[in-house]
Amino acid sequence: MKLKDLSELLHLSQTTVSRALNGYPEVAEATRRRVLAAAEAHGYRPNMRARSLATGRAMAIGHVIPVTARHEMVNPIFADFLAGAGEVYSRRGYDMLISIVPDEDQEQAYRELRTKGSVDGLIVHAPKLGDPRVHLLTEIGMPFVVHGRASDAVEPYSWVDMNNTHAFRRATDLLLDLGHRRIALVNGLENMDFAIRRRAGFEEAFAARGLTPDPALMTSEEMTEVYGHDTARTLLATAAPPTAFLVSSILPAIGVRRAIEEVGLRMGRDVSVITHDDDLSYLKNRGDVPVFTATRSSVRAAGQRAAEMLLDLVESPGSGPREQLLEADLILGQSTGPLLQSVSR
Amino acid sequence: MKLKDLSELLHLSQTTVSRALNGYPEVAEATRRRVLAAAEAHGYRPNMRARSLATGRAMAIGHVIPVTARHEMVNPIFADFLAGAGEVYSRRGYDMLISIVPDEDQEQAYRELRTKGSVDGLIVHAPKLGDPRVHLLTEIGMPFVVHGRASDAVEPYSWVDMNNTHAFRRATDLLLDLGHRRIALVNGLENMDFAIRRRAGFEEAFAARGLTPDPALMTSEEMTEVYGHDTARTLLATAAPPTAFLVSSILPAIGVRRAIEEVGLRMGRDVSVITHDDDLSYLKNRGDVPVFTATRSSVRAAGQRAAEMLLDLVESPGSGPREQLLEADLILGQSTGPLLQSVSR
DNA sequence: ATGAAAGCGCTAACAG
DNA sequence: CTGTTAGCGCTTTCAT
Repeated sequence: MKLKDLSELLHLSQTTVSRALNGYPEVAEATRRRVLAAAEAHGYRPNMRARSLATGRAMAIGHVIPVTARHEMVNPIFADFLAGAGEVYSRRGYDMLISIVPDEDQEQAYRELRTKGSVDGLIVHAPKLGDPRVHLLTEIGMPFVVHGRASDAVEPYSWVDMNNTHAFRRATDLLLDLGHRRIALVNGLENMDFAIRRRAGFEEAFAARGLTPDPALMTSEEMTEVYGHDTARTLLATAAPPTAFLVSSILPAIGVRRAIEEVGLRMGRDVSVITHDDDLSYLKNRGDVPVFTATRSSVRAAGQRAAEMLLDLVESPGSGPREQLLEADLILGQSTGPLLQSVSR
Repeated sequence: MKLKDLSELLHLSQTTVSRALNGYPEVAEATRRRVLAAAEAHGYRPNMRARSLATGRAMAIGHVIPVTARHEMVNPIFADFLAGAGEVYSRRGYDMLISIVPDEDQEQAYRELRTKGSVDGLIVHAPKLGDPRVHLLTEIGMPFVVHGRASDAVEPYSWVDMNNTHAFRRATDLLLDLGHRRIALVNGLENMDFAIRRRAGFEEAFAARGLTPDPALMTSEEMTEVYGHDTARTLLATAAPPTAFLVSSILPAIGVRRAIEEVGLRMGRDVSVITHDDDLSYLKNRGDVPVFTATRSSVRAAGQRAAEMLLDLVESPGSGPREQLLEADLILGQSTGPLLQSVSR
């Protein structure tokens, strides 16, 4: 069922039917009702690529997900962000296009999306120090919103970010309050913007008490399970092992916990682990086990906000860049169980 | 830079330029070289929407990801599958379209994708018992490959699946070999095809030794962290708690481990946990810690295979349905550390 | 308030 | 081998 069929059926021109369907004001109400009814009855759906060709708008937003050559893995956090964004897109009639691209082919991928006309805008994931993408996209005039911040970009740009510094400041404060001093920071790669901010929060908490974290306990790698595992094994085998781990994401946290189990330490009693990007919201109203987390649902909310911001940008190209800093949904507290043990030194 | 510009520049017709670019044989080699050079020089990219409209092919594959209304969460395993599939798509020039859809709106979503002409084919995720999608898609003539199996479908269809029964048979055997008898199965919802097969493998292992698993220890829910946590808390508080947990996926496994920590049991010594859909491949060549896992990279491979199968289907519509059963990359064995403890009863 | 006609950028018969 | 001519299904001037 295409427009032509529908118009012939109704003894109207394609023009009128199109106008009726798209809510143009110059159509008689009676006509509109007839058209809408017929469209509904025959299950008419406009062909998106024809419409796109005619209007010049793709009605699609692109997400370029970098996958690192070394690990061929995707951070599961992306899934939450995409879920949030996807919800907004479908509500507003947009499609979501995902390109899984090897890290080194990124620039190429962006240029292609532009000229192929497949998308109206882009979400930029995982900004790095010296990231060329903000400049590139500004140059080719593609609307975009950065998930995170590209701190050293020269031109203004739109972004949505979690307050990573604050979250890690608070998490570290929690551990320091419990008496921990040898705290391991298992962080992401420090050419990534978020990792730099997380470390800043960590150091800030120490500095506020006139302390300095041991550099040997601050590690930085791609956030895989193996990284968490090997880091924890190594650190726990040293003469002065950490009494607590602050882990940047859920995958390395699994590895850290596994390592602790392997060496026979008791979780919580001998060593404590708290994790960002986990989701413990279910523990919130239990009373017995308040712990630390920045929930994965926060990431979902960020996806929603970023998508809304981008669609606004796409639909009203005049507006300047916008920024939004979101506080993670943190749950902080002392466990009555052995999950977070205080330490006396 | 569009085709017309390019053709005028070269004093050729659009047709010839188009043919040269698309590798049609009837173009003179010299002409082709000229065209290719000019296209390269001016950074010409065909507009995909125009091409699609002309050819009737979208050059895009759709993935409909169900998100359950109750938990608003996306199984992180999807990320791995999508990464595998996405790699194949980009290699073969296809885009990947993701629709995040509330469970109940699925049928609608599929019909829309069809009539909107946004995709050439679909991957069907998370098939259930009595799943209407196989029938629906067959009826509307949309090529598709099921990730998993829709066991009770009447018409033939293409699928790629992991051998879930076998994986769980082997995992259960491992635990039974270690002397465990009270093994908790923390499984997915049993209206999901994969969960049914996993349970079958579990029961098969018991049956092969003339044993019967305790029904009270077999649980079935949506695979969230909270589910794993609460289930483990409940089971561990009973008069006859399990000595081991066999967990269907990584999220509930985190919850199970957390619960074990909370009640003060020692992981591996008091109770053992093994997890499907985790990725311990990094432990494979360590010698010291052979354990159990079905790696997440297996899921990635499944994504690749499904994508390849679907593209073949799309590009040669004649061929009948194909099927592929993949063995998970299992790592099984007794830990020398306390990860998997044997039990004497 | 409605319609005719001209594209959007590309591919695909059909000629030559 | 190359060019001419129609479309693909929809939107959008411009008339009426």
